[in-house]
Amino acid sequence: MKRSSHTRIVDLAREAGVSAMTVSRALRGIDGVSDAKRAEILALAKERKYLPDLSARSMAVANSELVGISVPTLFNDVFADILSGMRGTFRNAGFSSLVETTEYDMAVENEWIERLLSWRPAGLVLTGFDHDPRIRERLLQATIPVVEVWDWRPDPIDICVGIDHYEAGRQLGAYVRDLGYRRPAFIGAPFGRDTRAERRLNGLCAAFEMELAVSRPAEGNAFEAGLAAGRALLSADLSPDVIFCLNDHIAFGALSACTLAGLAVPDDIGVVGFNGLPLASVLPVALTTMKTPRRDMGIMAARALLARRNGISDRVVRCLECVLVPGATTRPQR
Amino acid sequence: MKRSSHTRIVDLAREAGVSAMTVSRALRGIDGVSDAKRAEILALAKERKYLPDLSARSMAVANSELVGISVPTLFNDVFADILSGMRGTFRNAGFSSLVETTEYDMAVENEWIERLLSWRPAGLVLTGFDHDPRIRERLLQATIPVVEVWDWRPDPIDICVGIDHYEAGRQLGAYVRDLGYRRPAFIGAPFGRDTRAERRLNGLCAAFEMELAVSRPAEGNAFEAGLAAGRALLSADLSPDVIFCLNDHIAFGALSACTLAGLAVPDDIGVVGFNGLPLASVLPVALTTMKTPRRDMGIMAARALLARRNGISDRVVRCLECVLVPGATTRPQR
DNA sequence: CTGTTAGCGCCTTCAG
DNA sequence: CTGAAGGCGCTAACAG
Repeated sequence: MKRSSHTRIVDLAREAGVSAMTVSRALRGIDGVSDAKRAEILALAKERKYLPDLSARSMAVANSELVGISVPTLFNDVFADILSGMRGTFRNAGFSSLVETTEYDMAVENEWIERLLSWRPAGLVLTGFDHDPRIRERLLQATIPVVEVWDWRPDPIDICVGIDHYEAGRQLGAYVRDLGYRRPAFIGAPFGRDTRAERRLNGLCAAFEMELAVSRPAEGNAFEAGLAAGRALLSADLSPDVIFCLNDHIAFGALSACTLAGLAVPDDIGVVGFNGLPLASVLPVALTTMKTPRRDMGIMAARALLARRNGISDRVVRCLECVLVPGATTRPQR
Repeated sequence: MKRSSHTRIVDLAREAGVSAMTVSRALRGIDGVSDAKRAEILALAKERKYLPDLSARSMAVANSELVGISVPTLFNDVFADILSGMRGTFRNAGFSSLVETTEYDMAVENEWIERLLSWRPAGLVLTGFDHDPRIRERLLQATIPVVEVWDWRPDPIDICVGIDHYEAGRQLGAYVRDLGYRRPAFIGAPFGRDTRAERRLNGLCAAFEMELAVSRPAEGNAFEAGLAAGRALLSADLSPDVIFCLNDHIAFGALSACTLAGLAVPDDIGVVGFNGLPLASVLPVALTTMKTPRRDMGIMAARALLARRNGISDRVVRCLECVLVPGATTRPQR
C-alpha cells in the first residue's frame, strides 16, 4: 500500500530481510554493517532504482544539503564566474544550490530569502552588502553560515570574501592618472543600483583628486548602454581625454561610441574597463582594465561556508587582490 | 523541548489556544477558519517570524514546490534569456528552481538528475535532447512533467518547446545564398558537443547544396574561439566569401579575425552569426544573424510544465519561429 | 554487527 | 467551523 511509486528504504529492507536501519547505514556508507550485507543491499538498491527522499532526510537530521545563492543577474560573466567556482565546490561536497537572481532589487531578495530559509538550507550566499536591514538582523541571528561575496567590508553578517572596490578604483585611477590623463569621465550603472560601481568611482575620484564627470545610462543592455552613455559624454562639452567604464561590456559600447564619433583610441581618447573579461581580448584594441579574481572568489566563498558549517573554521573575512591589465586603449600622454 | 530554534505550527497553535490544524488552515488561506481566528493567527505568525518547513510539507503532500532546470552553461546569454523567462514564471507560481549547468557533459547531467529526483520535484526542464538513454527511459516512466527546451523534435520525453535548428540554418543559408555568396564556411562548436549547432550546419549545407568547410576551435572562451577559428579558415586556401558562425559571440571573434587579416566586412567577406543577441547591435558593423525567441521560449516552457502538473493540459510540443535579421556584415554579391 | 523505538513538522482524513 | 488521529520516509539514540 505505497502512496508513491518510489522505492523506499523499508521496501529494500523487507526484500533483503533486514531492518530499515541496516539499509540506511549501508546506503550511507556508515559503519556497522557487514561487508556481505552491505554489498547485497547496494546491489538491490541499484536494481530497484532506489532514490533517497531528501526531504525526509532533511527532516530527520534537521537540516538540508541545500545552499542558497543570490546574485544580481545572470547576464553578466562576473557572476557566472563566481557561480561557476562556487557551485563546483558545493557540488563536490554533495550540496545542491538554489540560485536566485535579484535583478538588483532588494524586495526580490527579501522574498527569496524568506522562501529559501523555509528549506532549512545549510548556508546562504549573498552578493554584496545591500540588504534590507531587517533581513540583515534576521540573518545575524540565524544559525547557518552566511557568506557575502564580491564586495568587501570589515563587518559582514558572518563570512565575507570579496574585493575592495574603492581601492580597486583608486589603483586603476592612479595608473591612468600617471599616464598623464587629466580629464577623466565615468560611465556608471545602467540602473543606478550598483553600489560597488559607485565605490569604484569614489576611488577614481580620490586618485584624480577631483569629481569625475559621470554619465548614467537609463537602462537596458550593457553594450547599448555603453554606446549611449559614451555618446552622451562625447557630445557634452567636457571633451574628456579618458572614459572609465563600470565594466568591460560597457567599455565596449563606449569604444564603439568613440569610433562612431570619429575619435581614435588611444590616440584621441582613452577607454578603460573593469573586470578583465575574455571579451577584452578580441576587442579591436586590447582594453585597459582591472582583472577581478572571480572564480577564486567563488571557490573560497564556498569553502569558507562549508568549513564554517562543519564547525572547522571561525568567521572568515577575506579581501582579494585585483590585477591591473594595462591595455592599448590608453597610452602615455604628451 | 524544541530541537531547532524555529517556530513551528504547534508553537503557534499552543499560543493561540487552538489546534495545529486550525493554524495550518489559516496560514494556507484554506476555508474552515473564522475570520477572527485567522487574523489573530496570521498576526501571531508574523510576530513569531514563522516560516513553514518546506521539507515537512513536501513529505506530507508527497511532492515539492521545486522545479529542476538544467542548462549547458551560464556563460551564454541564450540560456540566461531562457532561464530568465522560465524562472520568472515559476517564481510567480510559487516555485523555486534548482538550476544546474552540465557544461555539455552528459555524465554531469545524469548525476544531477539523480540527485534532483531525490527532492521529488514538481517538474524538470532539460536543454536539448542529448540525454543518456537510460535517463530518458527513466524519465519516460516518471510521473512528473519533463520539458525539453531550446531544441525541437516531434518525439520528446514529455513536453517540448524549442526551435527547429535545421530549418533555422536552412533559412539563414537560403537568405545568404540568394545574396550571391558561393563559398561559405562554418565555425562550429568549441567543444564539438553542441548537436544543435551541427543541425544548423546541416541546414546550411542543404541551402547551399554543398558541404561547407568547417573549422572547430579546440576550446575556450567563445570570443577567442571565434578569433582562432576565423584565422584558421582565412589562412587555409579555401578563401571563403562568407563565414557562418555557431553564434553571435563567435561571429564577433571571427569579425576580428577578418579585420586583423586585412579583410573588410562586408566588402571583402561576409560574416553571419546566430541568435540575435544585443551584442550584435554595437558591433562595428551590424551583424547578419537569426534571432531566436529565447525569453518567450522560457515562459512557454514553464507554463506548459505548470499546466501539465495541474492536470490542465496534455503534452505540448511547440516549435517556435526564428526571425532573420539582415545586417551589414553581408551584402548582395557582384 | 543489527534491530527497535520514537519523532522530525506538516497535512490528509475523518469526526464532531 | 474546529479538532484528533495517523502517517509521509528517514535517521538518532538506545538497546541487544
